[in-house]
Amino acid sequence: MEIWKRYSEKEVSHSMAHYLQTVAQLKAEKGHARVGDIAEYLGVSKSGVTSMLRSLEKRGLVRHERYGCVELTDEGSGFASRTESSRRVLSMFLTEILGVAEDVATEDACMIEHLVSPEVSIELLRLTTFIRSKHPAAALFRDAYRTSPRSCKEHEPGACDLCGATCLRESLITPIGRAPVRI
Amino acid sequence: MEIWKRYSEKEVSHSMAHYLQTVAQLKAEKGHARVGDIAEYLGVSKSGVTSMLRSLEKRGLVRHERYGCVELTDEGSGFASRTESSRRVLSMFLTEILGVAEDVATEDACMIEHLVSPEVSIELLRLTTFIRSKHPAAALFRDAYRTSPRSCKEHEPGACDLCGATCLRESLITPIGRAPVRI
DNA sequence: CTCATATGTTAAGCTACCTCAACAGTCTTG
DNA sequence: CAAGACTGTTGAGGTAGCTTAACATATGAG
Repeated sequence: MEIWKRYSEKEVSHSMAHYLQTVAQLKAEKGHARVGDIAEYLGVSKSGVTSMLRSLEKRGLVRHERYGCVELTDEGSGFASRTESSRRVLSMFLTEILGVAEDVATEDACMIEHLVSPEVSIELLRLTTFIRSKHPAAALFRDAYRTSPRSCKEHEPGACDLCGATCLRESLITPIGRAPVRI
Repeated sequence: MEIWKRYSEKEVSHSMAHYLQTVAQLKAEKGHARVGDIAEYLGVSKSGVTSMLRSLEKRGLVRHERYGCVELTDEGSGFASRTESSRRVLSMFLTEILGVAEDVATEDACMIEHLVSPEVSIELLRLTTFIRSKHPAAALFRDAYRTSPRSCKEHEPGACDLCGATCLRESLITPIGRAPVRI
């Protein structure tokens, strides 16, 4: 199977991940999660919630009886907390290490939280923790990195072997539909 | 609008991004992209390609006449190269900095390439380039990082402020549906 | 030039996830 | 304990992306 097709075969979809997180959140906040709460929290219609709950129940991720409260199964709660942790790690990395603006970081983390492998999240946590640590090499690194070059032109010769023929950075900052911006 | 809902409002979907990249790839490889080539490359049916091309044409990303070859518009080609660059940056970061296995890195990069903001890709490129550079602080960092703790238990006290009440790492490695593994 | 083969399109149908409108069950309150 | 107000479900309908099967166009070999 082509890799890109596995997208639709992920254990949980983007929507599902957010439903599960919402149930966990509501449960923690108010002790129970009801259809109306979920609908309001996510900004979808109650009927949308009802039908999503049917899918989640079929997959064994929640329990839900007609007109009753929603409960996460162990598996559902595992997904919820894994995605939640993944989001927190991503957010932290994006804002504190990469220095990306908070709103961008929040949005990106929300988009990809359910797609990154546990291995990647774990290593990202390790990297983030280490860079922020009091280890002398980390402190030195933070100082040096703060002033490291932002454009390819400033790279030391050879550093840009990442880029190959065309500068990656240029193609990344190219506004869609226009010629690459020279920097 | 709730952030999570912007998922379906991304300029290009996962599928679209891959169609655009495929057209660019085929064009570069054999000089032209035809429906059959695209179908074979992506492992989908030709009718699927025809209908996706209709969507892409409606969005102004490709040009396609009945029974003819497919061409990218400037906008389409911008998306193709931006996603491609994003993927390369992600792959590099995941394998060379995080040290994640190649197949995991490839799959993850493929899943999220179209979802990460340009800002994030650019900063990720900068970080990757710097860590790999000959800068003394980078060399020192690489050495120190190689032996940095892999589990929360080994963190220096206070380093785990990332985690809050529960260790993020533990919830990330928890096999779905079971109790957290103690490490 | 014609016909078989290769290539491409159409049509109908499926799943996922959403909407709105109508209906049904539950709860509160007089 | 019944009326009305909430809350939840059903049903029909929409978009995106796929599938298969049937049909249409194009091409090149004799």
